[in-house]
Amino acid sequence: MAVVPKTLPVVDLSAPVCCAPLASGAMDPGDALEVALRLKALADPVRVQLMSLLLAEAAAGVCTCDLAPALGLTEATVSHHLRQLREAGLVEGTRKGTNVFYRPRIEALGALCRVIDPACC
Amino acid sequence: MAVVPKTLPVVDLSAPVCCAPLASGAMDPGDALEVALRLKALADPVRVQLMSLLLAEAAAGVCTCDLAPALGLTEATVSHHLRQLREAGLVEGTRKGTNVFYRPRIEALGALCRVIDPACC
DNA sequence: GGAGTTCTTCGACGTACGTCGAAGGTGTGG
DNA sequence: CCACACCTTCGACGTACGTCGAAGAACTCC
Repeated sequence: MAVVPKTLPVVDLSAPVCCAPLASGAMDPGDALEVALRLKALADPVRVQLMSLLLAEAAAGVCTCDLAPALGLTEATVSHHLRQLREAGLVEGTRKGTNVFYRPRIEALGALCRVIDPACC
Repeated sequence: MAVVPKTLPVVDLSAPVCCAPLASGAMDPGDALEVALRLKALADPVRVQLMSLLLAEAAAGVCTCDLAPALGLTEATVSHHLRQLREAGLVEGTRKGTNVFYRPRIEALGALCRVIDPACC
């Protein structure tokens, strides 16, 4: 029997998370994975700062070249973090000429929050 | 010049997180670290399931030996995850005889949620 | 088309994480 | 004190992650 290396499953996270809140009883493993993957996308100091910067300019959007110096990191690193956030559905980027403007996806962040919140609902 | 290995700073997370919400503008790196560390504690499918199980029995508490079979993991692994949650202040355990009963710290979870929520406040 | 800017991808490096079996507490009851 | 149950710690294993420099893509303007 072939021994497959145990790697993380790939899951589509483009839509806001949608499942019963944590506090409403035992959560099934699939939902737990969905929640955990989105949390993991946010569970990094750089990405938390990124989200706060993007939320502050939610209307205009911010480009990589402005974010990199604000965080003291290379553009390659910032691009990597933005990708994590984008794949988790927490952020979206739109091209305008040579620039890509990133904006937070507020519904997605709100949905994640509602699942976690022990008071909400 | 000595090259110090770059390791993660150790931070006390026993009290519920307390800082301005993400959406209120650029967050400073220290606060971002505090938030990220707490999120990281929750950013694992097993720990999300653990929290949901504990929230379902918040009054009574649940012991490691009941959690391990419910998750299909060894007690060593569950103990490890509970430790992560405890160090993040999201859970607390009290000994009763040979058992340790774990309970969620609802205020801590709520505080984390309020920092993340783009709608809250 | 060519030079220049912005952004992403690739490869490599060190560190951190999840899991287990085995060993080490901690407490209960004969 | 000894046997037993529960829980945690330790050591080891493979995988995942954050960071960078360098190379590649996408686009603009001359």
